[in-house]
This record gives sequence, structure tokens and C-alpha cells, in this order.
Amino acid sequence: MAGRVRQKSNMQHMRSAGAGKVTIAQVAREAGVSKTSISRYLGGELDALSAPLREQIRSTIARLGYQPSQMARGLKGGRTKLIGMLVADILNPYSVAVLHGAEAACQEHGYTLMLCNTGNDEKREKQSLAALHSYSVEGLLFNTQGRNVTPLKELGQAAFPVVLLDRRVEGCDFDLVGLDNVGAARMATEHLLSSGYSDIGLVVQPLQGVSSRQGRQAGFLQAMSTRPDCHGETLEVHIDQPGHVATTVHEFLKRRRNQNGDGRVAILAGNGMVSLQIALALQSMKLRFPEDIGLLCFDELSWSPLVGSGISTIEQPTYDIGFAAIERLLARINGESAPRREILLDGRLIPRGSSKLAQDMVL
Amino acid sequence: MAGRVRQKSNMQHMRSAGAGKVTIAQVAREAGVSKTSISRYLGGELDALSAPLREQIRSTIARLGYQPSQMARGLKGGRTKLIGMLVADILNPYSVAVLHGAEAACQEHGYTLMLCNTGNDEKREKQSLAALHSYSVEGLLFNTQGRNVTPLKELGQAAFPVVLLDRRVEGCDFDLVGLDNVGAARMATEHLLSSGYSDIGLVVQPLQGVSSRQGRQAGFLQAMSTRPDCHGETLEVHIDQPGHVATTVHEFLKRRRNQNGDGRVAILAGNGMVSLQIALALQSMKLRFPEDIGLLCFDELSWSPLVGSGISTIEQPTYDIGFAAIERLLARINGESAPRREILLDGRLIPRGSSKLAQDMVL
DNA sequence: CTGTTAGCGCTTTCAC
DNA sequence: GTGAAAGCGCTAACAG
Repeated sequence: MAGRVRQKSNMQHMRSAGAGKVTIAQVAREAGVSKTSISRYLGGELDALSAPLREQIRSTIARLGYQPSQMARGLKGGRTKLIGMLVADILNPYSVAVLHGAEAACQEHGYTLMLCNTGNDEKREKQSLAALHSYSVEGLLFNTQGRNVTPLKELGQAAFPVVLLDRRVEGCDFDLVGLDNVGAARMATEHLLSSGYSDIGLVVQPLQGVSSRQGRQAGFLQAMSTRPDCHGETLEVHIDQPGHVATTVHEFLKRRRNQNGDGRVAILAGNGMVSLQIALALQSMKLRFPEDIGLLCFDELSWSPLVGSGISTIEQPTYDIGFAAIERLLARINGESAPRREILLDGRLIPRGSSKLAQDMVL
Repeated sequence: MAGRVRQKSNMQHMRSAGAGKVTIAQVAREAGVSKTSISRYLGGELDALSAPLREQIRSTIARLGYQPSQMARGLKGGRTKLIGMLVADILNPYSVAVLHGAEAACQEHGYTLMLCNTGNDEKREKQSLAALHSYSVEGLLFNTQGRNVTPLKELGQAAFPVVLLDRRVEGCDFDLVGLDNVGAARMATEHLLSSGYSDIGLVVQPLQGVSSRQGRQAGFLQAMSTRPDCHGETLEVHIDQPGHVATTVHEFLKRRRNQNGDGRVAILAGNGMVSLQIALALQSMKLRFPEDIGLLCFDELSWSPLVGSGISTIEQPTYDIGFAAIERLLARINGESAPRREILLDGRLIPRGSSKLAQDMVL
């Protein structure tokens, strides 16, 4: 057993074709080196290997088509290269758009996404959290439903890397990436105001505890407060309750016309889901924009230009939000311990027909 | 060392709150039983445990908040409870809708989805495949881009569980779940024909190798062949090429009007992405439906009812497709070795204004 | 019924 | 520089 035990013999690579598991041990044997060296090679500790050794390993790995098992790697060191993403509602185009950016960032950094849709349900949120935990994800991207955040708080206490998307959570000091809701809503409202609308209804889903909605309301109120001659109102709707949106809008319109017959009424839709319901409601009521009512919606959607003379929107940089969120998370995973940070990206106004109030327009 | 070594002493559960890792060994120690028994308990081999033992374990697990590590479990037995999903394009609403069903099914069966978006790119497809492989996913849901399928074929040879979504792959005998494209396209075409349209253009993205598109063309041609008095034509478009769709439609329309001045022209859009481009193109050309041109689109989208008098669509049971695909995959994972199977679900026609050709309509 | 003993594939001290 | 050995948390024979 003196010297190196190079036994390049029996090259029985009978599995070469199949995706059959080649293990680090096999590679070591075939290359005539120790598992340790292979491991070092994989870990990028190249300066710890001699040039010939390095080459020997490289070629053997290539020849055998060896791929290290992330599961096994994760088991020891904890670097699973896994990131969990909890999405409040995968049917919401916003979520998917953010997911797109997040997935791209993951791929770029060699991470893989484990996706769970919670369907805005507390229980599923908790279950998903447990599932992701059991895979030792290194961090979490979290678009929470907002209520009952105890499990989230526990993560916070454990100093587990989490980045919140869109919605802040009371009492947790996680980083957050999202839209500058206040600014965007102010801009939106000002656009409507300066377009000549005097009576504006902000239509949102229930505000309770959802910070992004509250932010949008705040911006809305801010902008409205600069114009005492105009009227602003927040209208909460339940979009899963058929007809509720239509009724709400209808009553708002009637009310404003009674109060202020000369006023011009507009709706500011709080997000993409609401936009759709509003558009559907206006259609069912045979109301056209901008003739009968003005409309400006949060979230640019593929079909925004298509309806009527086009729906004006506030576009969110969704891809960037997702991408930035992953990068923030990676920073935390890699040990950054700076205080909580919020990254708020700007929205962009895309004016279209729905908010264009022709001065000479006849009712 | 005689008898049981019950040392329920030092209950130092100082981590109770944090998500800190409790291991099977700790549980075993605290419960005063062997790891094996715990493992059996976890594995559901309850009949192999005595009632008191069972209870002892149950309570200890609960008290410690123990959660087994899936990574470790997977390392040994291979049951990682992980399913990989490769999506050709996450921006495609079809993909997301299917993902929705797939994720739900996974959750229901205790599996977790690892999601990779390949962006219709061969290279990323290969990389993602490798990544998923390195996590020992038990099976794959695959919505491939279609070209260069060698890596897929290798999986086939290795008898790895794969279920294809929507698109068949030449030379692989994987199960497939998708739409009955031929039937749906036939139904669509017949609807247009019976509505009085005589000149129909099927607008699709490049057919080359994409079985679902070919299937739709086949159904289209079948239906057209029953009406020698009518004219059908397949128009391939590149939707990422600005203006191409508009030009194609415009030329088709002009051509048909020259050939057949009395004919009624309609477009059958091959999928949701195409639909959007068509709608945009018609708008830019100031063409209205059904007055100027008929329109029927594959894929029901949230905004289908909103544009003009509503766009008629062929709805796919996307959620069911995703759900069924996972169940098919699970069957394979659990050892089913029946010959290749295709599950083709039916589409549903949703007629709206865009295909309603009023008999007394004035051009 | 229950526990002991080996590993799964990889990383990581700690020697040489 | 390089390797042997000891686990990571769990499951799976194999004994009693």
C-alpha cells in the first residue's frame, strides 16, 4: 500500500447512458483520488488541488457525467441551494409576474425554487411553510395573506432569512420588496384630478391588515387632500361576491351625481383583480369610459390596451420586484445582518383612453 | 445497561420556540425509544408499534415540534416527495393555469413542486433538468419547447417517470395529458362554418414539431374538408416579431376578398398568446368583429368577455389538466408500468359576439 | 413488537 | 497538497 493507489483498472461504466446515479465515490475510484479531493473540487477549492489532480478530476467527472446530489450536500452543510416561495394566489397575474422575475434570479444564482400556492388560506400557508422547512430551504420569499402571522413571527425570532413581497407584516422585521404604493397612488390620483375628474372612488379589496392596500389608500387620500373642491372615497369590495363590485360602483356613481351633478366621476382600481371586476361591471352596466366614467387601474395587464379605447394603468415593475427580492434574500442568506430594509420600486403611469376626459365631451 | 434505558431526564428543550432543527435522535432520546421506532411511526407502520409506544412517540413529537427532514429521508430511500415541473413559458397563461392544478394536486398528495421556467430555451431546459435531477425529484412534469429532445429521451431510456403536458415528443413513450386538440379544433371550425363564415384562417405559431399545434391544424383541416365550398388556410406567425401578426391577417383578409368577394372571413386563433396578438392587430387595423371579421380563439382568458362584444373561445380544462398530470405521474412513481397512455380532455366552446355573424348584418 | 447496525452521498475536521 | 474517518438525519435489513 505504498504510494498512490492508482487503480484506473476496471472502467466498468456500464451505466454511462442512463441518468443512473454516479456517486462521488465512483468518481473518486475511477480517478484514483480520494472523495475529499472531489469534494474540494466541487466546492470550488481549486487552489487546494494540484494541477494534474484537478485535470484528472475534471475529465473523470465529465466522462462519467457525474452530477453531485444536492440532497446529500445539503444534508451536511446546510447549503441546499433551495429557496421557497409562498404565493398568496397564483391566479393573480401580479404573483405570476413576480414569480417570473424570482425564478430568473434563482436560476442565475444556481438556486432552485420550491413553489407553494397558499390560495390566501391560513392553513395552507402553515402547511406549506412546514413543507418548505422540511426541505431545509435556505430562505423564503413570502407573499402572505396577512392574517394570523404567528408562524411567520417564529421564523423571525429564529433569524431565518425571509423577504416579504408586496405586503408588510406587523411586528416582523423582514426585508420587503414591493411597489412604492403611496407614491404610485398619489401619482394615479393626481393624474385623474388633473384630467378633470372631481369625484374619485378608490376601489379596493378589504384593507384590513394588507399594507399595500393601505399604502395605496394613503397616497390616494394625500392627493385628494390637496383638492378640497374635489371628493374622494374609498370603496371596499369583495371580488368573489358576484355583483358586489357592480353594485358598489353603481351606487357610488348615483350618489355622486346627486351630490354634485356637474362633477366628473372616475374609478381608481386598487389592483389587477379589481380591475377585471370593474371592467366587467362597467360592461354589464353598459357604462362606457371615458364618456360615462373615468377609469385608472393598478397593474398593467396584457389586455389593458384592448378594452374600449384602452384602460389607463399604473404599471408595476413586477419582474424587477421578483428579481430584487431574490437578490435581497441571497444577501441575507450569505450572512448580511444589516437592519431591516425596504426596497420600494416606482410605478409607471400608462395613460390611455379610459382616463382621457375630452373637454368638449357631451354626456 | 440492563433493560430499557429510559432517561427522560434533562429535558433541555431550550429551542422549543425557534424552527431550530429537532432531529429524530433527540426525539428518540426524549421519548426513551429507538430511532427505528420513530422512523416507523413516521413511515406509517403503526401496526408495528404497541399502543403505549405509539402514544409516547406521538406526544414527544408534538411536544418537541419535531419535523422530519425530507432531505435526509430522501437520501436513503429515494422518496423525496419532490416533483419537478418544467414550464416552457411562465408568461403563457396556459402554463400558469396548468401549474395551478398541478400545484394543488401535489399539495393534496404531500408532494412539493420544484418549478423551472425554461423560457422556450433548449439550454435552460437542459440546465433545469440537471438541477431537478440533482435534487432527486421522483418525477417530472414536462411542458417542453419541443426541439432537441435528446436529454428527454435519455430519461425515457432510464425509465424515469415523466408526464408530458400538451406537447407530445417524437420517440418518447411518456404519458401525456392535454387537450383533445383535433376534436377541439374541429368543433371550433364547425362553429365558425355553421355561423356562416366561408373563409377561415387558422393562425398559429410555427407548427414544426409542436404536436398540439399540429393537432389543431389537423382538426381544422378535417372540418374544412367537409365543406368544399369553403376555404381554409393555415397562417403561421411569429408573435415576437412586431407587426407580423397584423401583416399576416391583413394580407389574408385582402386575399380572400379578392378571391371571394361575397365570402365572410374569420380567424381561428391557435392559442392564448396568438389571441392577444390578433386582438391587438385587429384593433390597430381598426377592424371590428364580427362586422369586419369573425374571431374564435383557443384558450379562455379573463378578458375574453371584455373586448368588443366579447371574444368567442375554446376553453381548456387547464386546472384539470394539471391535476390529472400529477395523478398520472404519481401512478408511474408508484410503480405502474402499463403502456404509455394519453389523457385527452375536451375543450368547451364559449360563443360570444366575435363569432356571431348576424344574417342581416350590413357591411 | 423493538432495538442494533449499517449505510445513503456528501462535507469536514484532522492528520500525514 | 491529499486522504482517512467521522458524521449530517434518516431508513432498512437483521436480530431478538
